[in-house]
Amino acid sequence: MSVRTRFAPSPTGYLHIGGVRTALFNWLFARRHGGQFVLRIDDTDRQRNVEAALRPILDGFRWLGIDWDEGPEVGGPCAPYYQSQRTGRYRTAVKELLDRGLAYRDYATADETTAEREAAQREKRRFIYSRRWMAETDADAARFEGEGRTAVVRLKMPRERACRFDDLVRGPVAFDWALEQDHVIQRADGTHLYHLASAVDDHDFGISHVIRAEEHLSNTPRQIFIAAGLGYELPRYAHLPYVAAPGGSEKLSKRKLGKYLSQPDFKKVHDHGAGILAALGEDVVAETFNPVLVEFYRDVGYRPEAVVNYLLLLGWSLDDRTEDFTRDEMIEHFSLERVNRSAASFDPQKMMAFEERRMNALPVAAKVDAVSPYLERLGILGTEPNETEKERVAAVVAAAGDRIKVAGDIVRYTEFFQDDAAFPYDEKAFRKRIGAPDAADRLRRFRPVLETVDPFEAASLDAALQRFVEAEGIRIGQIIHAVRVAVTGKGVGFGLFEALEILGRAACLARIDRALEAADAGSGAD
RNA sequence: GGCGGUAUCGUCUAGGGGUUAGGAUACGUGGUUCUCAGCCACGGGACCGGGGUUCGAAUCCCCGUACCGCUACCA
Repeated sequence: MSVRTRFAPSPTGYLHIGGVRTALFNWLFARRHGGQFVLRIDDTDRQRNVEAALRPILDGFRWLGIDWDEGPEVGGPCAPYYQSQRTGRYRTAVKELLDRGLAYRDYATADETTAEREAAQREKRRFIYSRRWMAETDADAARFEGEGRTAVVRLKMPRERACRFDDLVRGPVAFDWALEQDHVIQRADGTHLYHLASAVDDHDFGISHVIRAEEHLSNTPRQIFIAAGLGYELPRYAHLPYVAAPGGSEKLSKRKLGKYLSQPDFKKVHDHGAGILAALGEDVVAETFNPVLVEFYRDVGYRPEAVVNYLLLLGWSLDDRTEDFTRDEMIEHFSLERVNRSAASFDPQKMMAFEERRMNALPVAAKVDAVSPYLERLGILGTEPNETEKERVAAVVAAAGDRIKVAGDIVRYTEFFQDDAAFPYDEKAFRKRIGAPDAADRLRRFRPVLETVDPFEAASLDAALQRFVEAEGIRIGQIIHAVRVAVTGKGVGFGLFEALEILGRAACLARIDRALEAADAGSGAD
């Protein structure tokens, strides 16, 4: 049997990290077995703008490199892949279930159902519908309709024995049929519910392996009931542990951002990203700027392969030490047998560790490509940078080295692209390094060194500064920090000599002059 | 409440009747360096609890406990 897996997102407008993990495992399993991965859109309960709400989800998957063989925008032999467009199929399936006596029309009003449920709760029993308004014959139905009632369709669940199946992750599981509710599969307005739609679609799409989140484990019997009742061959089921909140055990939720932010590790990652957006002068949209969503990582400039690699290890491992996987290695090694049974909590700090390794391993040219869009957003680079500009970017990227952890970190080095008279000074650093006693004077005496040093390159600059330090009888720290602040405006940064070389002689002198003027003015900064 | 699921360092995990319980990440200390980042070295840190089986239990069994899910005309 050919392997076909699926992921069925609801068009919510964003791509949740936990959902991606589930999709990834489906994708990996399909690729591992040379099968197909299908994207199906679960939009049974939403009439709003599906296309717009789907956009971020599809974009997110494309960014991550999780491609689908069938589904929205690519089509496929089982189209349409939108549940909202498949109601005819569901209607037929409901009719079949009705005809086989596996479902019934129920004419209870919402109030009557609620009353039964509440009674059960009071008596601390599991609520099982009494079937009091069940219409098994057309005569019954006509009578109820005569009373002005409308019908939903409910599953007529067995009242004995157990539903057993072998879960590919959890092993054998069993549920008593008698404890299963007569679930509604068709609403009074004729629309259909998830379990019906899901069972029908899984069959129609030829899904061989249903790999989904753990929360569906308890739902499986009712889907098996539907599928078996319709005479479908059952898929294999694999229930993945859910992705838990950082440092916690509850399910990771987009809505609990505030709570997660009270956790230092999580906050650190969030704030790092927020800082990048702030530097870009872009507003942080709380709705999507959330490390629980994939959009966050794309926005800030994470490597998609780092995100995927991290997610792979959230609930799956190959052995006791392998952590870094290429796309091909993931596909080669992935197996459901090695999926964990317990929930894994999401740790953005660990994700960052993967990101750092990926980014550091990137050749400079690739980093330049990653970083350039951010310089464009800053207005520093045009869409078609010239060679000089590209070289400058490459030089900064190379000098920054592993300080650029995500592509957006380039915003911390804008001073290399700004006008000598315009780049900002960090006031505190300025006061400390140039405002200190004698600092400005030393800087003034150092200036001629930069005028004459030749070539104006890191190594010779280093040597020149060493000679200056010896001649002055000072420690290197007594001059180097002042120079750094003068030419970059900052107290921290990468190697000073690289910085000087990138800027070039003229810029360095101009910047030192500007700093000295500011120092004379006593303002500390402009 | 009922049913189902899960339980190893803070976190992700490996392992599993006899191990110094391994790795990663995070954290701490020291070193290197012009700051930062990094790198190097070192360090602290775990088998949910109680019974049972056994020469021996973190591992197997039972009972608890905690957490999660389902128990919707949500998905």
